[in-house]
Amino acid sequence: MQPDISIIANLIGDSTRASMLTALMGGKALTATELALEADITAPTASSHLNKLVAGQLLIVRKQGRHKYFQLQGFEIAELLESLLNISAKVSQTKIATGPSDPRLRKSRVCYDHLAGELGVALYDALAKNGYIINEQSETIFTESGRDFFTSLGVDFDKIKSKKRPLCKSCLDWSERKNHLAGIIGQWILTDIYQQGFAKKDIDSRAVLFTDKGLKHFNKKYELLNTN
Amino acid sequence: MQPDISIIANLIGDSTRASMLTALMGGKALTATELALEADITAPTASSHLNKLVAGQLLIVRKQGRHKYFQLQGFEIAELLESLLNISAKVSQTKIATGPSDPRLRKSRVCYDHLAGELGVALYDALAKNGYIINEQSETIFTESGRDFFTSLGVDFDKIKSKKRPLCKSCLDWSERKNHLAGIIGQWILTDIYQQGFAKKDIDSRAVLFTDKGLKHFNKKYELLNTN
DNA sequence: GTTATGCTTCGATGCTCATCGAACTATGGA
DNA sequence: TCCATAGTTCGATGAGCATCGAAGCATAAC
Repeated sequence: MQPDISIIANLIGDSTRASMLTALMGGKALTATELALEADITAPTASSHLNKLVAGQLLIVRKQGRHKYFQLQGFEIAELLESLLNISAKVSQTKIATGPSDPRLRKSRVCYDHLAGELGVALYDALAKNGYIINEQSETIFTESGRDFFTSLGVDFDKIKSKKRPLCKSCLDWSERKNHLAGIIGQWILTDIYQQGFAKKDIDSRAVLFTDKGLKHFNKKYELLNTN
Repeated sequence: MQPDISIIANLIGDSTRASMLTALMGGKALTATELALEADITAPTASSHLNKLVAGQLLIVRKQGRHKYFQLQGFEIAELLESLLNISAKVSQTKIATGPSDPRLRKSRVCYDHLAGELGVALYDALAKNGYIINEQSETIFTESGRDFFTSLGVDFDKIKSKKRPLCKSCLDWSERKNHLAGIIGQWILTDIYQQGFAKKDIDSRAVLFTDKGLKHFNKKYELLNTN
């Protein structure tokens, strides 16, 4: 027998649960009440939904004191949601103008565990321009010089090698309709951005708030040409 | 605003519609009655579901005489369904033994527009062994010698180049849990298999029925080593 | 201890939607 | 022309499920 895709699709197919999942695309673990607020429902309803999502292995949960932190089960789920976001954006594109209304979201936001938005696209283009990655028809390839470049930044490729996740993956951006960088390297860059203090996480949105100074450093580090 | 993923997910989330969509993963266009039989429902119910799927842009429809032929809207939808199949297989894997019960499906079947199953996996491995493709952590890269090889088989890369779809893409197989080859080249190979008469489409399943002679030719053409 | 907060369980309510039978339209063949 | 087949429309039925209030449990703060 074929696997039954309707079970998982049905879990995502409820608008309340969908908004919870989309909120968790920010990559941060959120508590039950936060998710209830996000989805605009009461606590009992949220509890019921979250139970189903955990049972369906879309979320994992971590108990901490009297709080329960929920997050996406892994990058496969995040990728699934991403492709759903893209297809949904394409479908509804006839009606609504493209992109998020919040200008901060448009500029730079988190896409599960990597950088998206205008800045994410600019980063991707810069890496491609410098020959670190090659964009082969929506497939993204990592070059030797890219390997050298990221090694010089401190990436340990031997450590990474064992993981199942792709090193480097293009991820189509539903606001920009251009590629940005996902995969392990994409994740590494975002982590680095926070560690270096280039930007801070916004408390209740997916926005990535760069400081002026941090943005300059970021542009220099990844050799972005047109600074803005 | 974010795109609402619940609409599309909800369309897939009904078990009846899901079985229709999975049936259409065979790549063939099917009529309304065929799909009704597949999903084990009456004609009116099928009509209602198919309308919704077309309205949601998951399917496209072509009218031919008194028949209506339905097929998946495009490869993006097929890829979405594929990742749903894989995640679903992983989730239910704890309970059920892996893979399809029909041994013919297990051997070689269609996955939208390319070859899957044991033979699909063997093909992928052979191409990798001969250096035509490189499997870089679940990312698949096309090499120069692979380009030469497929050019010698008659693939016109200049023609292909314009298309948005990736040339070459690994697609995780829910029955084998190994990679097989998707993308434009994957599609080309399957088309070639039929055109050369190596195999025939099964009427009412996703099985690809190789003739003995066709299988030998296939093995030789793509340099599969262990013939079986 | 007492009070506040986070989350869950239970039961009741109400809405959405899949389903089918019956009647209808459209196309093709005899 | 008449019949068979493919698909649709309509209305009725019924089941599943999201939702919430109220009450209950668990943890933390005081």
